[in-house]
Amino acid sequence: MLSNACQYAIRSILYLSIYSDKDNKIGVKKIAEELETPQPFLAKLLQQLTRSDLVSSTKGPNGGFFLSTANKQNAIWDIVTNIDGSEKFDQCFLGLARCEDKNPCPVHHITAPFKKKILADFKDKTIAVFTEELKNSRKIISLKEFDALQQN
Amino acid sequence: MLSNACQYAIRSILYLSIYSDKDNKIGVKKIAEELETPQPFLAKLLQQLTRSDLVSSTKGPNGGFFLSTANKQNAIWDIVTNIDGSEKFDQCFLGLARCEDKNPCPVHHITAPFKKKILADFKDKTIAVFTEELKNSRKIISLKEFDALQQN
DNA sequence: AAGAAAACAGATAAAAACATCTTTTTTGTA
DNA sequence: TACAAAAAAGATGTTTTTATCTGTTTTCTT
Repeated sequence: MLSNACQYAIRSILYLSIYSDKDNKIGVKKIAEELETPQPFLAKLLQQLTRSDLVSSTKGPNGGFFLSTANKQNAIWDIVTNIDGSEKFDQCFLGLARCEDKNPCPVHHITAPFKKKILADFKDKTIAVFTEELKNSRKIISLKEFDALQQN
Repeated sequence: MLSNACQYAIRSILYLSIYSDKDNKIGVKKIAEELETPQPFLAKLLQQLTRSDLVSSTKGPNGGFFLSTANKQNAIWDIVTNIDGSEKFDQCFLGLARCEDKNPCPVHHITAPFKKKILADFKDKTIAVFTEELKNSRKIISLKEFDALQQN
């Protein structure tokens, strides 16, 4: 449903949303270690996200990646479309070209409500709001094997 | 979530479940046309499914593929594991190695109920039951662009 | 018995996804 | 100003998935 690349991207941005700001930039090396993702691959991804204004960065010593206030006004959906495009996510569970309420695939009635719900979450909430909710949930939320928020 | 191959396989077996039996075998050519899938690729798939006893076949003139009564006692899940393996389907939406109720990813609370529901459907119902429900649903159910059951 | 229809088997090819490597550019700091 | 740290850019490599092609075997029909 989501490519590896897109999963890495979402996790990176949530990570940056929690731990970075313009005064606390984080390098690829650190991010890749924390999220347990392949470093050079993630570097490429972050470059692309930066070009697309979904992430901010500065070069040189003490440089790194961070989310500006503007960056945090984007939605998860913006990441998805930037990396995977919009069609891929919306595809039918069984791969049918035309699968909708009136012409459903055999599992449409199961998948449709789910897709609606997660699309709403991804499209409507900004990264800022999304992250705030995670923090307020008081649950342990993980971006890798263990709790990423607890260290905060 | 499901590979192309697995989607083709599920659709083929549902198709065969509806239209075939030991006295009405269907050739790859026909199946591929009806489901609008690449023919040689589907042929390979059906071979594998046949080797795994998920589908039956006979060679020679008037030969083809069909579902025996025994074949119809399998579940959709058996197809999934045969083609994609069991891990792939069960993966975390964000790709985390360990994502569970106690250590959830940021969208676990949305994805978990969905996965539970569709896994239940896929594991518990036999192909026979699944197909029967489709027929009884009185809805238009599609295995390709248009209604596949209506022709019945 | 001959021929044809169909699945079966194995090899190969093409495309996409995933990942890495090397060099260049920018920029802060000693 | 020289150096080093970090991202940026471009080229390349690997693996997986998807797909096709060619020939073989089985089996029905005439």
